[in-house]
Amino acid sequence: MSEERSLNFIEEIVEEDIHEGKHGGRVLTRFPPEPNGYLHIGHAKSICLNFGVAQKYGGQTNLRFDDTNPVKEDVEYVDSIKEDVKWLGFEWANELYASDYFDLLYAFAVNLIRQGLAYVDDSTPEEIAEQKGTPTEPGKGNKYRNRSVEENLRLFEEMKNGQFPDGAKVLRAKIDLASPNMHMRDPIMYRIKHAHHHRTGDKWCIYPMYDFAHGESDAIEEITHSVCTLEFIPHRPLYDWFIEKLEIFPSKQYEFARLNLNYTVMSKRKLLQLVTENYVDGWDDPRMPTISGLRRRGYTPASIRDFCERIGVAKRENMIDVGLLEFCIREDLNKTAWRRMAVLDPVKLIITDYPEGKSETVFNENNPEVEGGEGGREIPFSRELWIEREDFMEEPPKKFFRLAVGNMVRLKSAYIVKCEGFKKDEAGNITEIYCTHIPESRSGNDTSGINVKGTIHWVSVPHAKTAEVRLYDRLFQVEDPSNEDGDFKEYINPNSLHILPNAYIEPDLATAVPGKGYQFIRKGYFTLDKNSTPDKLVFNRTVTLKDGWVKK
RNA sequence: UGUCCGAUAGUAUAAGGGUAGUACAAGUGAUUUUGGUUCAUUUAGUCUUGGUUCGAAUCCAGGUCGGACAACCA
Repeated sequence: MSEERSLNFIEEIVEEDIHEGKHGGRVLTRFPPEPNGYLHIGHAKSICLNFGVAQKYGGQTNLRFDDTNPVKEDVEYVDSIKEDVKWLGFEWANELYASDYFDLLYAFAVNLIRQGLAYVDDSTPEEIAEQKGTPTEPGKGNKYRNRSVEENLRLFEEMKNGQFPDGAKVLRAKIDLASPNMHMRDPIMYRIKHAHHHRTGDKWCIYPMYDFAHGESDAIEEITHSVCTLEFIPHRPLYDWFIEKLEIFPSKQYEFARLNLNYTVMSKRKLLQLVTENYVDGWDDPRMPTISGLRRRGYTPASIRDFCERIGVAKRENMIDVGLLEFCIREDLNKTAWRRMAVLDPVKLIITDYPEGKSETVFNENNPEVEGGEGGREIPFSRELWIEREDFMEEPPKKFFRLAVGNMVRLKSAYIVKCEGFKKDEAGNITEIYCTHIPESRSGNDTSGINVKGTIHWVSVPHAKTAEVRLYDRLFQVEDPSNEDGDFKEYINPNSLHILPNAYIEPDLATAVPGKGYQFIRKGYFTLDKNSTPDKLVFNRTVTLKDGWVKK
């Protein structure tokens, strides 16, 4: 148990509480998404924090759906959230819903009314906003604020019984209309919504607001550390106020800075727009920062957990470079992905001194990063090969280690070849490249004594299979689309998806398994798309390889 | 012009009165049948002004800059 990494401030708080014997040393956290959208990488940070802290200190974590606003929520989202949390590798102690507490919450509200700490207000939303004042001016009360306990009790029950239309009345906490904290100026606790709830159906027509549901749910579950993001700091006095007046379990709220990633957006509202307005192919489009999108893109749970570990947890606003996420997936896949050969932008290479009709096989290990290579496979080799168009240059710059007339390169796992010439069509496109090979240079028993600088990948023409390959780039052209002038969608990268309908892949790739990452040698990491079929293979590029060759 | 939160290399994150460290990014060199990997190495930082102290990134005061807060959203 040598722990080199220093504690983040949340862990410090938890550790201190344990040392002080608070709650008998018990640690219970919760991850509380509203089921109104898919989880994204920002949620992953929260998930890793909440589950991670609990795990570290022998505690547990509840998965609680904050489903207090039926008009925005749906079971589709509940299901996807559960899938994503599980996929990330975490197990919750209890699957819970704020809606499970509606009866209790109603009783809590009645309790506050009895104490003279809540009242029914008939004002319109506009009137309430108007009476609330501004951050620099105090608000003022209205006549409803002085209703008797009996009247409030009666009206609140009538609200519950459906005797009023939506918006006719609200229940408000009676706190302080002059508070410098806007959230303490008689916040709304309940509103009327004659809406069908995905769990409680039509039982209720009044629903609690976040502020009157979240802390209370924490208390009901006896959550010891309720961790949320910075924007809830001003809510904390209210969180504490309800708990104090209700005399319920004293859960405490702590806030950390949410994750911001450059070249993307992270708000559910914006992500929903991208989906509904068809800028992307659903919530799990591989360009989306959603967990499901990253999964479809080929990210692994371990790489995302590693990322969340590396970015740290603090209270200052941050903007993380997406390059760090890419580093994490490269590091993971470098150690685990099997190497395969695929030619994305093909041009034909003919070995003129290799017999027509002949073929042989060459061996390539699955993973050179692992002792023993995790086995390997035989790859068919023949006179005609597909190679990458960019691996040949008619007029090469200096330090170009690939093919050019007169140059020699190694064909990965096979022979060294020397370029003798090429053919162009009328339009000036190179159509064929001619080489001779050095028979003694065969990989494994090379007796040629020749050393070449470059090694290129290839696929045998008669043995090649085809696949569609999808290359992805960042979804936005600017680092922080939400902070630019105008609509964020104006900054969408028009070239974020590049489809290669006809790439050539080595035969073994026909057996590719969904969910498994492959390294296409020299090209990057790829994974099978969920819509791939044996008849039409589709690969998504997860990330390119790091490219140390800077062209000028 | 209210209340609250924050400020450490390019980006993040440590150092809790006593040597400013780590990761990513960037540069250089070596290794390499992937211009990948790996290894070595370099560059680069405490917002500001005062105070307390033998000693301050750390404690105190003022300033500056950034952010949050006035949905019947969460």
